[in-house]
Amino acid sequence: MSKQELEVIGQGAACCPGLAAAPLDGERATELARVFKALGDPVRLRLLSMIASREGGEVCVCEMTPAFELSQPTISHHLKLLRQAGLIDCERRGTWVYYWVLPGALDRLAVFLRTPTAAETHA
Amino acid sequence: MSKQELEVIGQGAACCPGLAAAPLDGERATELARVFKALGDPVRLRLLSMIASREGGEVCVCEMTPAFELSQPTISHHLKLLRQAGLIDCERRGTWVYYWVLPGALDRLAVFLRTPTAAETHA
DNA sequence: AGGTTGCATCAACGAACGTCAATACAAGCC
DNA sequence: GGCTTGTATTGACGTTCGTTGATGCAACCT
Repeated sequence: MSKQELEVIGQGAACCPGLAAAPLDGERATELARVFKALGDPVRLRLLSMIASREGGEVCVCEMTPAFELSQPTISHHLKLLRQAGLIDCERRGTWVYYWVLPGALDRLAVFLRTPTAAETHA
Repeated sequence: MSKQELEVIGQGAACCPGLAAAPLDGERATELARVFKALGDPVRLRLLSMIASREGGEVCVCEMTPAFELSQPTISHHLKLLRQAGLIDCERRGTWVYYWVLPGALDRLAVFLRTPTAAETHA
Protein backbone atom coordinates (compact mmCIF):
# COMPACT_ATOMS: atom_id res chain seq x y z
CA MET A 1 0.00 0.00 0.00
CA SER A 2 2.96 2.33 0.25
CA LYS A 3 5.42 1.42 -2.43
CA GLN A 4 5.01 3.90 -5.25
CA GLU A 5 6.47 7.17 -4.03
CA LEU A 6 8.79 9.19 -6.18
CA GLU A 7 11.79 9.88 -3.95
CA VAL A 8 12.45 12.82 -6.15
CA ILE A 9 13.46 15.61 -3.93
CA GLY A 10 16.78 14.15 -2.98
CA GLN A 11 17.67 12.76 0.39
CA GLY A 12 20.91 14.37 1.48
CA ALA A 13 21.53 17.92 2.58
CA ALA A 14 23.99 19.19 -0.01
CA CYS A 15 22.47 17.28 -2.88
CA CYS A 16 19.95 19.92 -3.96
CA PRO A 17 21.48 22.74 -5.95
CA GLY A 18 18.41 24.95 -5.63
CA LEU A 19 16.35 26.79 -8.17
CA ALA A 20 18.57 29.84 -8.23
CA ALA A 21 21.92 28.07 -8.15
CA ALA A 22 22.05 27.06 -11.80
CA PRO A 23 19.61 26.50 -14.66
CA LEU A 24 17.68 23.28 -14.13
CA ASP A 25 18.27 20.49 -16.56
CA GLY A 26 15.25 18.92 -18.19
CA GLU A 27 15.30 15.69 -16.25
CA ARG A 28 15.40 17.28 -12.82
CA ALA A 29 12.83 19.84 -13.88
CA THR A 30 10.46 17.05 -14.84
CA GLU A 31 10.87 15.33 -11.49
CA LEU A 32 10.35 18.50 -9.50
CA ALA A 33 7.43 19.63 -11.63
CA ARG A 34 5.67 16.41 -10.69
CA VAL A 35 5.92 17.33 -7.01
CA PHE A 36 4.79 20.93 -7.49
CA LYS A 37 1.94 19.75 -9.68
CA ALA A 38 0.77 17.65 -6.76
CA LEU A 39 0.68 20.84 -4.69
CA GLY A 40 -1.11 22.72 -7.45
CA ASP A 41 -4.63 21.83 -6.41
CA PRO A 42 -6.57 23.43 -3.57
CA VAL A 43 -8.01 20.16 -2.34
CA ARG A 44 -4.61 18.49 -2.20
CA LEU A 45 -3.09 21.49 -0.45
CA ARG A 46 -5.81 21.37 2.18
CA LEU A 47 -5.41 17.62 2.62
CA LEU A 48 -1.67 18.00 3.04
CA SER A 49 -2.12 20.87 5.46
CA MET A 50 -4.69 18.91 7.40
CA ILE A 51 -2.22 16.08 7.80
CA ALA A 52 0.85 18.23 8.44
CA SER A 53 -0.85 20.35 11.07
CA ARG A 54 -2.28 17.44 13.00
CA GLU A 55 -1.00 16.77 16.48
CA GLY A 56 0.50 13.31 16.25
CA GLY A 57 1.15 13.64 12.56
CA GLU A 58 -1.47 11.16 11.41
CA VAL A 59 -4.96 11.58 10.05
CA CYS A 60 -7.53 8.91 9.26
CA VAL A 61 -9.19 9.02 5.87
CA CYS A 62 -12.48 8.79 7.68
CA GLU A 63 -11.76 12.27 9.02
CA MET A 64 -10.67 13.79 5.76
CA THR A 65 -13.49 12.67 3.53
CA PRO A 66 -16.27 14.47 5.40
CA ALA A 67 -14.17 17.66 5.59
CA PHE A 68 -14.78 18.32 1.90
CA GLU A 69 -17.90 18.50 -0.17
CA LEU A 70 -16.50 15.95 -2.53
CA SER A 71 -17.13 12.28 -3.11
CA GLN A 72 -15.07 9.69 -1.31
CA PRO A 73 -13.35 8.45 -4.53
CA THR A 74 -12.21 12.00 -5.25
CA ILE A 75 -10.52 12.34 -1.88
CA SER A 76 -8.96 8.93 -2.32
CA HIS A 77 -7.64 9.98 -5.72
CA HIS A 78 -6.06 13.17 -4.37
CA LEU A 79 -4.41 11.28 -1.54
CA LYS A 80 -2.99 8.87 -4.08
CA LEU A 81 -1.44 11.72 -6.08
CA LEU A 82 0.13 13.19 -2.96
CA ARG A 83 1.56 9.79 -2.15
CA GLN A 84 2.91 9.28 -5.66
CA ALA A 85 4.59 12.66 -5.39
CA GLY A 86 6.50 11.39 -2.38
CA LEU A 87 4.87 13.83 0.02
CA ILE A 88 2.85 11.49 2.20
CA ASP A 89 2.54 7.83 3.02
CA CYS A 90 -0.16 5.68 4.57
CA GLU A 91 -0.82 2.51 6.50
CA ARG A 92 -3.90 0.44 7.09
CA ARG A 93 -4.70 -0.25 10.72
CA GLY A 94 -7.66 -2.50 11.02
CA THR A 95 -10.56 -0.94 9.25
CA TRP A 96 -9.04 2.50 8.88
CA VAL A 97 -6.21 3.97 6.82
CA TYR A 98 -3.96 6.64 8.29
CA TYR A 99 -1.87 9.14 6.34
CA TRP A 100 1.18 11.12 7.45
CA VAL A 101 3.62 13.54 5.86
CA LEU A 102 6.91 11.98 4.84
CA PRO A 103 9.54 13.57 7.04
CA GLY A 104 11.76 16.02 5.21
CA ALA A 105 9.75 16.14 2.02
CA LEU A 106 8.39 19.64 2.53
CA ASP A 107 11.62 20.95 3.99
CA ARG A 108 13.59 19.76 0.97
CA LEU A 109 11.18 21.55 -1.30
CA ALA A 110 11.54 24.68 0.79
CA VAL A 111 15.31 24.50 0.55
CA PHE A 112 15.04 24.13 -3.19
CA LEU A 113 12.94 27.27 -3.47
CA ARG A 114 14.89 29.44 -1.07
CA THR A 115 16.93 32.14 -2.76
CA PRO A 116 20.54 32.04 -1.58
CA THR A 117 21.45 34.83 0.80
CA ALA A 118 24.28 37.19 0.00
CA ALA A 119 26.56 35.24 2.36
CA GLU A 120 25.79 31.94 0.68
CA THR A 121 26.32 33.44 -2.74
CA HIS A 122 29.95 34.22 -1.89
CA ALA A 123 30.61 30.73 -0.51
CA MET B 1 2.72 44.91 -19.36
CA SER B 2 3.14 44.00 -15.74
CA LYS B 3 -0.11 44.61 -13.98
CA GLN B 4 -1.73 41.23 -13.53
CA GLU B 5 0.25 39.50 -10.84
CA LEU B 6 -1.48 37.72 -8.01
CA GLU B 7 0.19 39.02 -4.87
CA VAL B 8 -0.91 35.88 -3.23
CA ILE B 9 1.88 34.76 -1.09
CA GLY B 10 1.52 37.51 1.40
CA GLN B 11 3.95 40.35 1.87
CA GLY B 12 4.91 40.51 5.52
CA ALA B 13 7.01 38.15 7.55
CA ALA B 14 4.58 36.96 10.20
CA CYS B 15 1.56 36.94 7.91
CA CYS B 16 1.99 33.42 6.55
CA PRO B 17 0.86 30.73 8.96
CA GLY B 18 2.51 27.93 7.02
CA LEU B 19 1.24 24.62 5.75
CA ALA B 20 1.79 22.79 9.00
CA ALA B 21 0.57 25.48 11.37
CA ALA B 22 -3.14 24.92 10.89
CA PRO B 23 -5.47 23.43 8.29
CA LEU B 24 -5.69 25.71 5.25
CA ASP B 25 -9.00 27.33 4.55
CA GLY B 26 -10.42 26.95 1.07
CA GLU B 27 -9.77 30.48 -0.08
CA ARG B 28 -6.09 30.53 0.84
CA ALA B 29 -5.65 27.04 -0.54
CA THR B 30 -7.02 28.19 -3.88
CA GLU B 31 -4.64 31.13 -4.03
CA LEU B 32 -1.60 29.06 -3.11
CA ALA B 33 -2.56 26.24 -5.45
CA ARG B 34 -2.45 28.72 -8.30
CA VAL B 35 1.17 29.51 -7.51
CA PHE B 36 2.21 25.88 -7.12
CA LYS B 37 0.39 25.00 -10.33
CA ALA B 38 2.57 27.56 -12.09
CA LEU B 39 5.58 25.65 -10.77
CA GLY B 40 4.08 22.33 -11.82
CA ASP B 41 5.44 22.28 -15.34
CA PRO B 42 9.02 21.39 -16.32
CA VAL B 43 9.30 24.15 -18.88
CA ARG B 44 8.15 26.81 -16.43
CA LEU B 45 10.48 25.48 -13.74
CA ARG B 46 13.40 25.69 -16.14
CA LEU B 47 12.42 29.19 -17.24
CA LEU B 48 12.16 30.32 -13.64
CA SER B 49 15.47 28.71 -12.76
CA MET B 50 17.09 30.25 -15.80
CA ILE B 51 15.97 33.68 -14.64
CA ALA B 52 16.66 33.16 -10.94
CA SER B 53 20.16 31.83 -11.50
CA ARG B 54 21.22 34.57 -13.89
CA GLU B 55 23.88 36.99 -12.79
CA GLY B 56 22.18 40.37 -12.83
CA GLY B 57 18.77 38.83 -12.30
CA GLU B 58 17.42 39.55 -15.74
CA VAL B 59 17.03 37.44 -18.84
CA CYS B 60 15.90 38.50 -22.29
CA VAL B 61 13.17 36.46 -23.96
CA CYS B 62 15.43 36.24 -26.97
CA GLU B 63 17.72 34.08 -24.84
CA MET B 64 15.03 31.86 -23.40
CA THR B 65 13.19 30.96 -26.56
CA PRO B 66 16.10 29.20 -28.29
CA ALA B 67 16.95 27.31 -25.08
CA PHE B 68 13.92 25.07 -25.58
CA GLU B 69 12.73 23.02 -28.48
CA LEU B 70 9.39 24.73 -28.33
CA SER B 71 7.73 27.38 -30.39
CA GLN B 72 8.06 31.03 -29.44
CA PRO B 73 4.34 31.38 -28.57
CA THR B 74 4.64 28.48 -26.16
CA ILE B 75 7.50 30.09 -24.28
CA SER B 76 5.61 33.36 -24.22
CA HIS B 77 2.60 31.57 -22.80
CA HIS B 78 4.60 29.95 -20.00
CA LEU B 79 6.20 33.26 -19.09
CA LYS B 80 2.75 34.78 -18.88
CA LEU B 81 1.60 32.10 -16.45
CA LEU B 82 4.64 32.63 -14.24
CA ARG B 83 3.90 36.33 -14.26
CA GLN B 84 0.23 35.85 -13.42
CA ALA B 85 1.31 33.66 -10.51
CA GLY B 86 3.23 36.60 -9.09
CA LEU B 87 6.60 34.92 -9.48
CA ILE B 88 8.22 37.07 -12.15
CA ASP B 89 7.77 40.41 -13.84
CA CYS B 90 8.99 41.92 -17.08
CA GLU B 91 9.77 45.13 -18.87
CA ARG B 92 10.19 46.04 -22.49
CA ARG B 93 13.44 47.82 -23.35
CA GLY B 94 13.49 48.82 -26.96
CA THR B 95 12.98 45.73 -29.05
CA TRP B 96 13.57 43.23 -26.30
CA VAL B 97 11.65 42.15 -23.20
CA TYR B 98 13.48 41.27 -20.01
CA TYR B 99 12.15 39.09 -17.19
CA TRP B 100 13.22 38.92 -13.55
CA VAL B 101 12.10 37.07 -10.42
CA LEU B 102 9.94 39.14 -8.10
CA PRO B 103 11.97 39.59 -4.93
CA GLY B 104 10.69 37.53 -2.02
CA ALA B 105 8.22 35.45 -3.99
CA LEU B 106 10.18 32.22 -3.80
CA ASP B 107 11.30 32.80 -0.24
CA ARG B 108 7.73 33.29 0.93
CA LEU B 109 6.76 30.03 -0.71
CA ALA B 110 9.70 28.34 1.00
CA VAL B 111 8.63 29.69 4.37
CA PHE B 112 5.14 28.43 3.77
CA LEU B 113 6.40 24.91 3.10
CA ARG B 114 8.93 24.73 5.90
CA THR B 115 7.92 22.45 8.73
CA PRO B 116 8.20 24.22 12.08
CA THR B 117 11.16 23.12 14.15
CA ALA B 118 10.67 21.74 17.64
CA ALA B 119 11.67 25.09 19.10
CA GLU B 120 9.14 26.96 17.00
CA THR B 121 6.46 24.49 17.89
CA HIS B 122 6.76 25.45 21.56
CA ALA B 123 6.65 29.18 20.83
C1' DA C 1 -21.02 -17.77 6.50
C1' DG C 2 -23.45 -13.48 5.55
C1' DG C 3 -23.80 -8.55 6.25
C1' DT C 4 -21.79 -4.04 7.03
C1' DT C 5 -18.39 -0.42 6.89
C1' DG C 6 -14.07 1.95 5.18
C1' DC C 7 -11.28 2.74 1.40
C1' DA C 8 -9.38 1.93 -3.37
C1' DT C 9 -10.00 1.16 -8.27
C1' DC C 10 -12.53 1.52 -12.74
C1' DA C 11 -14.85 3.78 -16.55
C1' DA C 12 -16.64 7.80 -18.29
C1' DC C 13 -17.45 12.67 -18.72
C1' DG C 14 -16.54 17.77 -19.15
C1' DA C 15 -13.05 21.19 -18.16
C1' DA C 16 -8.51 22.81 -18.15
C1' DC C 17 -3.82 22.48 -20.00
C1' DG C 18 0.27 22.46 -23.34
C1' DT C 19 1.30 23.08 -27.87
C1' DC C 20 1.39 25.08 -32.46
C1' DA C 21 0.52 27.92 -36.91
C1' DA C 22 -1.31 32.13 -38.01
C1' DT C 23 -1.78 36.67 -36.89
C1' DA C 24 -1.22 41.07 -34.47
C1' DC C 25 1.48 44.47 -32.22
C1' DA C 26 5.80 47.26 -31.08
C1' DA C 27 10.16 49.09 -32.09
C1' DG C 28 14.05 49.80 -34.84
C1' DC C 29 15.98 50.50 -39.66
C1' DC C 30 16.05 51.56 -44.58
C1' DG D 1 6.43 55.67 -45.51
C1' DG D 2 7.50 50.46 -45.90
C1' DC D 3 10.48 46.41 -44.26
C1' DT D 4 12.40 43.53 -40.74
C1' DT D 5 12.86 41.66 -36.15
C1' DG D 6 11.21 40.51 -31.41
C1' DT D 7 7.30 39.39 -28.62
C1' DA D 8 2.32 38.73 -27.43
C1' DT D 9 -2.27 37.13 -28.65
C1' DT D 10 -5.68 34.24 -31.03
C1' DG D 11 -7.86 29.96 -32.38
C1' DA D 12 -7.56 25.28 -32.80
C1' DC D 13 -6.13 20.61 -31.58
C1' DG D 14 -4.98 16.51 -28.68
C1' DT D 15 -3.92 15.36 -23.97
C1' DT D 16 -4.23 15.51 -19.14
C1' DC D 17 -6.88 16.55 -14.99
C1' DG D 18 -10.77 16.65 -11.52
C1' DT D 19 -14.90 14.61 -10.59
C1' DT D 20 -18.43 11.09 -10.17
C1' DG D 21 -21.29 6.56 -9.80
C1' DA D 22 -20.48 1.88 -9.89
C1' DT D 23 -17.79 -1.68 -8.39
C1' DG D 24 -14.15 -4.28 -5.85
C1' DC D 25 -11.56 -5.49 -1.85
C1' DA D 26 -10.32 -5.76 3.15
C1' DA D 27 -11.51 -5.95 7.82
C1' DC D 28 -14.75 -6.12 11.43
C1' DC D 29 -19.19 -8.01 13.59
C1' DT D 30 -22.75 -11.06 14.55
